[in-house]
Amino acid sequence: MSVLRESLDAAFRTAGLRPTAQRYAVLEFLARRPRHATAEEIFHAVNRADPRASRATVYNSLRALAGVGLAREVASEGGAARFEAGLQPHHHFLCDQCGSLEDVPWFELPAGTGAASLGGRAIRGYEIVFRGTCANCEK
Amino acid sequence: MSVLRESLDAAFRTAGLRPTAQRYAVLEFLARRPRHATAEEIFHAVNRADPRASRATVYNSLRALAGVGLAREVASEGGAARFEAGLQPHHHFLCDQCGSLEDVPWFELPAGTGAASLGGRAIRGYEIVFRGTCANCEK
DNA sequence: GTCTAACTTTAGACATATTCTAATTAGTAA
DNA sequence: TTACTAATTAGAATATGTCTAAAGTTAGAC
Ligand SMILES: [Mn+2]
Ligand SMILES: [Mn+2]
Ligand SMILES: [Zn+2]
Ligand SMILES: [Zn+2]
Repeated sequence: MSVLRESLDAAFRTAGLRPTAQRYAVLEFLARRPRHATAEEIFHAVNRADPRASRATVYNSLRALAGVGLAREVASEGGAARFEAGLQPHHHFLCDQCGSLEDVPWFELPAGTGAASLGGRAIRGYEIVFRGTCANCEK
Repeated sequence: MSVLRESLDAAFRTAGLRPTAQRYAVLEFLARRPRHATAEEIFHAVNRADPRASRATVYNSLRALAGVGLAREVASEGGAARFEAGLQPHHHFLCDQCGSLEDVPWFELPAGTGAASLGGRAIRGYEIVFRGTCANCEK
């Protein structure tokens, strides 16, 4: 059993999720691959090799993984939902021209920023979405 | 002709968009309701009274309005796309429990925040998405 | 006002994305 | 192993969004 699989297994047990072959395959794909995959891309990727996973199971697995913080859906505009392994927090950049969705390294909001605007809510996290022209389109 | 309609008309002309009854209806609905409406909600709302607008026209109008900055699609997770009048900038809050999407008053990132992370891109704007438990679910 | 060209709307077909269902399979603990 | 429950499956059903070709509307020239 691979090192990755053992660590995923531990993550599943910690999270109280039954470790199934399909969940392994989905999470492993997200953990290994470039980010922001659609459910359809994941479906095809995990079915290149056994075991197979149905479309419904890809969606179910993504929801289960997201529920325990092992994956997350990325807020985006239009088209299919996109997912990534929920490893390190980071921000996002959305190109107006080509629509690409890129990661931006994490940085904290300075302490207290905007605190006055958030009364009554329990904030568990945040993310900044930048918009503009990506380096490629800028050339 | 109402004051609102005149100001929308001026906005259309400035933007170089032909003012049509359907675009008026869509933008007026968004401007009057402080919500994050789906295309389906807008479709029903503008068809309560004449003139009617087809589904395709609701989508076309939203795209046209968004293209000139009079409306915008809100980045969100799952389900149908949501739109709002593109008036003042603001941030958003997403409740983990009930899924509600709320406005958060605008505040600027302190100058230079994260600048080092964004090299090569032309930033035209940004938005912060907070997550957690809303005031209602918190009780 | 009349004309024309370009733009817009329409209904519904089409395409894509996601959820649901009922039967089957697989994980867990005793 | 056995019993119990959770998870998976294929495909149907639903939800969301785009496209098409014909008909209607707008803007600007005359
Ligand atoms: Mn990302
Ligand atoms: Mn908003
Ligand atoms: Zn780009
Ligand atoms: Zn809530």
